[in-house]
Amino acid sequence: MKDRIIQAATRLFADQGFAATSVQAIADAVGIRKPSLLYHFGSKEELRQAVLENMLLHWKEDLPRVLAAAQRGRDRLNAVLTAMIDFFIEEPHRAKLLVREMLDRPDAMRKLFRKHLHPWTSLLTDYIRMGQEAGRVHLDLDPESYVIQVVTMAVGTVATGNVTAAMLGATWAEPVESQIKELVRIARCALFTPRPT
Amino acid sequence: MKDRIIQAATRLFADQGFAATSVQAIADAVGIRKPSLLYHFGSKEELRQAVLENMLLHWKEDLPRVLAAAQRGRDRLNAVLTAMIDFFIEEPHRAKLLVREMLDRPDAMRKLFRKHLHPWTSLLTDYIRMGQEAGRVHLDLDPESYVIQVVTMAVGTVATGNVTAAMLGATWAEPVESQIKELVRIARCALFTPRPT
DNA sequence: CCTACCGATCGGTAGG
DNA sequence: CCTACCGATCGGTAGG
Repeated sequence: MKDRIIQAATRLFADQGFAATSVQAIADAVGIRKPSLLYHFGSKEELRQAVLENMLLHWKEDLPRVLAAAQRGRDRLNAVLTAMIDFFIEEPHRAKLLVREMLDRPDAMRKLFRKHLHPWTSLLTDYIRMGQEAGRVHLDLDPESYVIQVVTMAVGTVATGNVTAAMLGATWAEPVESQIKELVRIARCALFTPRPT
Repeated sequence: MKDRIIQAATRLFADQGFAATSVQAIADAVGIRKPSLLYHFGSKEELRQAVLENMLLHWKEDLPRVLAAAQRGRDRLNAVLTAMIDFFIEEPHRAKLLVREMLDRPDAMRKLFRKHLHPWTSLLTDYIRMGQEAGRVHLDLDPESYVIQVVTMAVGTVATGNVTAAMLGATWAEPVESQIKELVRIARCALFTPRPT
């Protein structure tokens, strides 16, 4: 039951935001009464915390798979990128929720990131630095900032992709694919030095 | 007075979100009573609309300046990019508010983008296509998606930059500058073909 | 997991 | 621009 509540809350928090979602609405979505929900979680804030921890849990489960995606040089980037994007695409609520939480509680999220994500991004930046020494990666690239920018692009594309697409005059909702293809091209192009011919 | 209300509301909507901001809180920030505020705007929703239109107004005023920033080839990108980023940096509320609105009301924002922004982005994509014909810009680049991705990076960096910085283990709040520098490098690197030596 | 109920706050109106 | 006030909904508790 706790799981069903968390899933319903995740969806509603992601779509409408925390403040705009009433405990009543979550209870309705689950099919129980409001006090029953509050028996499981005590307070709305406690539920928010549970939703967030649940997301981070999936994250820590999937991250190793993402980072171990490929083995060699240039292919590894493609694998890591597509795995990361797939992670958000298959459950777009995650990207929306993440962005909302970063806007609503920047301090709390900062601490959370430093604790749970820093170890993993370090792996990436170390790997990029190795590429720089080997001459495969641009020397004027700042590994930390590069990783942040690529993640920002990926999360932003999934969270607000359907909307930004309208800047180009698109009427429908799914030109996100071409955006992702271009995102991968940009990330690759900005990382690797031109291949020697 | 209407202006003061709009400014207070902009700040609060950006920081806390629309649903989490009470009309009372806005009235307090302005220094008037709640019914006085509602005399000027009629409803909270009406105020939201006014805040949004006010932002788009500044946008349309500044966009020409941004796009006319530079004249020649490779320098133009730098000028446009930094102008756009400065536009958000000098008033970070704008970036936050924009992202929040895209999450809260994707359909409304889609229409709004298509109406007000599409003409301007068309200028950029046309210019990029010219660069492709001249051989200065990568041929496998998709102009529309490229522009979206760069804007996504810029807005995302300003709106959530202080938070993402923590992914790298940063403790303080202002390594955003290095992120922007890297963003410009990425955008430039992914756009132009390597210079002939 | 439910029914019944609480004080506080919400957006908004009446009337001047 | 104010005071006074409205019904509805909010998150949460008592008690079983």
